[in-house]
Amino acid sequence: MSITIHDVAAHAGVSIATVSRVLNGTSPVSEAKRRSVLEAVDTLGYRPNPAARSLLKKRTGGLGVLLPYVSGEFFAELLNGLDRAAQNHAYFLVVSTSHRRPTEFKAAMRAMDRRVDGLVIMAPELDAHDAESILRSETPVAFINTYLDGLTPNGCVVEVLNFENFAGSYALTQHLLETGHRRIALIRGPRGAGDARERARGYRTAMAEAGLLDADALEFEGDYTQAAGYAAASRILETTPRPTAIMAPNGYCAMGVLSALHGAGVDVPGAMAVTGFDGITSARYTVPPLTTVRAPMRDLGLQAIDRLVTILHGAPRAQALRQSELPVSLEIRGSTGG
Amino acid sequence: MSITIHDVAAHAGVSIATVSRVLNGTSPVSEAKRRSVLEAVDTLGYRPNPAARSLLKKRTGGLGVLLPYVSGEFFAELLNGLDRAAQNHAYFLVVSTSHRRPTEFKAAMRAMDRRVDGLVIMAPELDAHDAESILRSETPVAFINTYLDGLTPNGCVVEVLNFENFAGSYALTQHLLETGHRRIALIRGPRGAGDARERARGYRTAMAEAGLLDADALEFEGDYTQAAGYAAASRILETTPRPTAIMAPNGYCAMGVLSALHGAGVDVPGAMAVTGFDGITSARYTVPPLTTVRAPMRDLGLQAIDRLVTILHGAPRAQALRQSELPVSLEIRGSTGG
DNA sequence: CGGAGACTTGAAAAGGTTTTCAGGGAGACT
DNA sequence: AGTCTCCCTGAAAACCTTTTCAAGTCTCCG
Repeated sequence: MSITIHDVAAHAGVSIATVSRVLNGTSPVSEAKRRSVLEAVDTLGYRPNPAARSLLKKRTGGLGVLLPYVSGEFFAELLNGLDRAAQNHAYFLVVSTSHRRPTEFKAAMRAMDRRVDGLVIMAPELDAHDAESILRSETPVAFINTYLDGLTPNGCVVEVLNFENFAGSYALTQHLLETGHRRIALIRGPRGAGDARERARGYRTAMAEAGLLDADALEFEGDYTQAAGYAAASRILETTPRPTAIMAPNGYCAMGVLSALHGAGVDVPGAMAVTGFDGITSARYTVPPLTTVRAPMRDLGLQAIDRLVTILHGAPRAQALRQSELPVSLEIRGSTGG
Repeated sequence: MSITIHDVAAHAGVSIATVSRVLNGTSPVSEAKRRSVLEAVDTLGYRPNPAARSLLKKRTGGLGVLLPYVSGEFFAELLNGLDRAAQNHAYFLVVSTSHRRPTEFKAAMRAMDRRVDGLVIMAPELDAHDAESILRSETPVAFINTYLDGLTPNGCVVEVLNFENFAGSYALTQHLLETGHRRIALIRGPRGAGDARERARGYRTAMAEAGLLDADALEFEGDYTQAAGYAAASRILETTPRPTAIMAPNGYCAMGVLSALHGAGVDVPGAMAVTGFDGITSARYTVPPLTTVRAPMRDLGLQAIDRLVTILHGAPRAQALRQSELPVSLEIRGSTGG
């Protein structure tokens, strides 16, 4: 049985209303009572019961995070940003992963219902239609790394935040073209993932503009894992004429590529250039160091939370849907001859 | 204003008590009422209010996770295990990071107080004394990756779970000795971290047993980052006589070492063998692939949650403190000539 | 046919807080 | 001195559920 507000009130010789007022600063209290309440709180070690509080105020002080999965540095860095921002605003974070399909999302959102005041959702494989079928509650939601083209603003989704995936990939392809490459292979990200689709589009656009129309033949299946990079690189090496550059959809995949090339005795960047996308720390330490687009994963988390908190603190919400793209930058290193 | 149990009761023509009984299966209800309650719940889309529920039952359905920081694959994999186990048992996860010092832990625990039913804490830099000063509540706590020698069982700490850090490091050193190395350099982990201390101890013990007593001179400062590995490797290369092997305290640090050696044109494993510790996936894809101790990070999370849930489901708790070490295994790859 | 038990059911209390409402006291102004 | 305000304070309601307690119905047995 823990200390309640009644114990504090009794100890301080005041009513529970006064204790509440002192603790929340919600209306003025005489200095004398104020002091004796604070003293009682201190002596007794009183802590308000969060359940009782949120039952009444209909706010929990928590923010939910829904992720498709968690792996590697990308997510670690993202969580870093999320956690930092949440702590700054005195919110706690409820994290749930392993959600890729709409039904799984629905279940997770039911579980979070009224346990959190807002939601950050990363769902690269979700589209606008799925999203609308899921979003029924009035909890504000910030989507990150999710493409929801054609979403009808419904006052619930308050932010859709992505990296400049198209622009980054376009710039990366340009870089390879400028260094003289013509046969540039692309390893695609997971099917259905919007970010991967945008990255592929950047590649295709740059290739087309350079008059290299056989791009299709140079695209290979893959995903965001090292194993996929390894496998794709092995297939690419068997292609004739052999490409002179490989663009991986992210950093981990690029590591798999580098590993396969090393195993096959192919010199990087001499015989094959390699690029990544995301800018995980490890990219600086591969052999050779990886040319990559750097995407600010931490900022992604920070901004999503900040936006959510702004809304929760009462910012107008009706026409509040905002779509933004976080700027990325090119980091040229040894894997493309830098 | 959302749907309450009263709305359901009214719609179904029963009392709220009956609704509660149907939903919780807590006592028998006639089939007719049962059906009409379920139908009402369905039509109205009723969801019990978690705050009201936990106010009464004094259980929240949540588990807290306190981490010193989040970075890289180690933590991603750990979170994977934690989340998976939590979902299995229908608990949600409240995650908080950036806690290294006792005061920060105390603050985080206050924030979690009565918001979760149990706590998983990873605090490699905490000792038994700190821990005892922090643990005041009756919430059960499972420590992972934390060394609390001499902790007096207080019914609150129910598990202390570590890897076989000593044994793993000992085996790794043995492996290098057996491959003919004599001048083996160790990069130490962060000062004050228990796991790093154990790994260093494993190294020293193996070296001493091999009659190589000048070990001290071959230990170098470091931590768990790639940058530290890079820096330490650079210093090691200037040592005369130059060591022929470098043991890094974990995988990321080893990546930094490999990168530095590559930059300096030192052949691995020809001129220098390199080892890691933890078995992140990336270790398979470094150039060359890394010999390492594989530690089951995912299992660490799984077991901590499982244990907590067992206690919460009513397992006896008084003398429940359990100290365990998760077995590790040696994975020999190219970086030591495998 | 009467009574005892077994089942079902509803009313009401409890859980810990915030907030409204009304009352009481003190100070200020006429 | 009387009255009007304003400030401070406490009682009580409200938030939404679970659970206890007691009562009611029904069945079955003697």
